[in-house]
Amino acid sequence: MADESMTVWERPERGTRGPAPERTRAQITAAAIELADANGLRAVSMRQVAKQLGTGPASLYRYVATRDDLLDLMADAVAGEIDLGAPLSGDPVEDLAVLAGSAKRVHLRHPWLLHLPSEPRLGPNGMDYLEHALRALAPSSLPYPAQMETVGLLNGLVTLFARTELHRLSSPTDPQRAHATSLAANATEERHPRIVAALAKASDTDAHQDTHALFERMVRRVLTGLIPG
Amino acid sequence: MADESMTVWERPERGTRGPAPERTRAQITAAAIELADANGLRAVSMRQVAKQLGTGPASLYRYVATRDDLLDLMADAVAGEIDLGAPLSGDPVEDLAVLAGSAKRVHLRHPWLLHLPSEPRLGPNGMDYLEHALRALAPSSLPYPAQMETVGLLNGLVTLFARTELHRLSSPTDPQRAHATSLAANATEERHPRIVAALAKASDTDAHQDTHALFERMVRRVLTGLIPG
DNA sequence: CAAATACTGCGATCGCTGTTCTCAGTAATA
DNA sequence: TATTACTGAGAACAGCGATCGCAGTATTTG
Repeated sequence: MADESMTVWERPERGTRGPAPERTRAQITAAAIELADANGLRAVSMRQVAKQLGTGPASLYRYVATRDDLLDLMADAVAGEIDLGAPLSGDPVEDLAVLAGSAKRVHLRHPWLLHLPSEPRLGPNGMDYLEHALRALAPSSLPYPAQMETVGLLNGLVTLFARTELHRLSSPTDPQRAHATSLAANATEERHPRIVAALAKASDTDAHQDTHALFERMVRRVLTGLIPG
Repeated sequence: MADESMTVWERPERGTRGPAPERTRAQITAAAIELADANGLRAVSMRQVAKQLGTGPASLYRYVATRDDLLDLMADAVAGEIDLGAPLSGDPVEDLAVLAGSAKRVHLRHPWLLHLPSEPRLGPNGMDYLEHALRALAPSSLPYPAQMETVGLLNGLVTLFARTELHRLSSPTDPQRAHATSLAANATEERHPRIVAALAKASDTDAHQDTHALFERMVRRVLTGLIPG
């Protein structure tokens, strides 16, 4: 009756009555993450995950109500890879910048995070992450709602930069060249002079190479603007 | 031979030889957008689009090589709804803020834009948008790569705020209450004291109500930080 | 101890998806 | 007129998420 729109984590992992399950949610999640890391989110189908575990698709539904549940589990599992161990300095900008760096690293390690069909519901690890971010923000005089919004914007920056860095990684030698040429092909000289110009210049310079440094600078600048001194 | 990784727009809409096509890409795109606006991206299947047009799924492949092509067409079509008509003031921050506002309005009108499986390749309208943004940035002394990155970040802010505004719209009377309660349910009092506190305060105050105003403030602040005076 | 109960594994199957094959029909070209 | 290049669309294929039903098993209850 109340099992609609419940997160995975609110449902018990196993009942108390029958035979012990042969697998755990953690195992299934690990298998799914392995598939996603190797072959993308497309490869995370109930059938392929089941095959990876040596069972049938139907069996997985004993552990997970829907595929989206599995995706939630995956997202929360890798959220656990974000390093929350570093001691807080008391400077919200600095502490959040460090946190964002760690979060971005996780995104680079698991590119499929950017392709999730919907914002994953946050599980235990996600909650720990949020709590940590709020703790870092505590020294500021921001009201609670603004704190939440700040964390949201920080996450947005993380995904934004992770996206561009991954995009840049995928065009190996000359970054953006593939994309640039396809852009240039359709940019009309007279209709889009600035795009053409920007692309021409972009292939000359490499000032835009170190996107991570840009990320660090950007995050600090944005946070500084948002958090009262 | 060269028809792989080509955008839809590089392929001719029709050949020169046979009978005239009974439909146009624009018609198909319009039908798909109608479906997406009404029932979400899920409803945009080749079958349902075909049914909407009174034909079979296979016929659509005369107009479009793949479903992703259709999604590109949809994205570019609504990109055309972004207002580029307002004259530029010469102040990049102001002009880009106005542009971002219009872009966000389009996102609110077509929520499925946020759920596209991958960044859409930009077509004619997307190019016009980019060109317009670059023109607004022209008075600044930013180098070209930084201009591109600024536009990228602006787009990120647009999608970020569109997401939160849409999320807020979906929980009607007491914004965020549904989300908040499900959050609170799993937030452990001793493990996540700040989340609990933030949620408690959040239901009292309504300082966070006008997200659009927050958006405008935020965009201007971020842009001001990025664009040299 | 035995009966009832609540669970697990999973083959079979449903309805749906994107996409391709194939072929009849049509219009422009040679 | 013959050739060529196109269009429409029914049929079909592989893969998808999800459900049903049943055999088997461990725990609880009488």
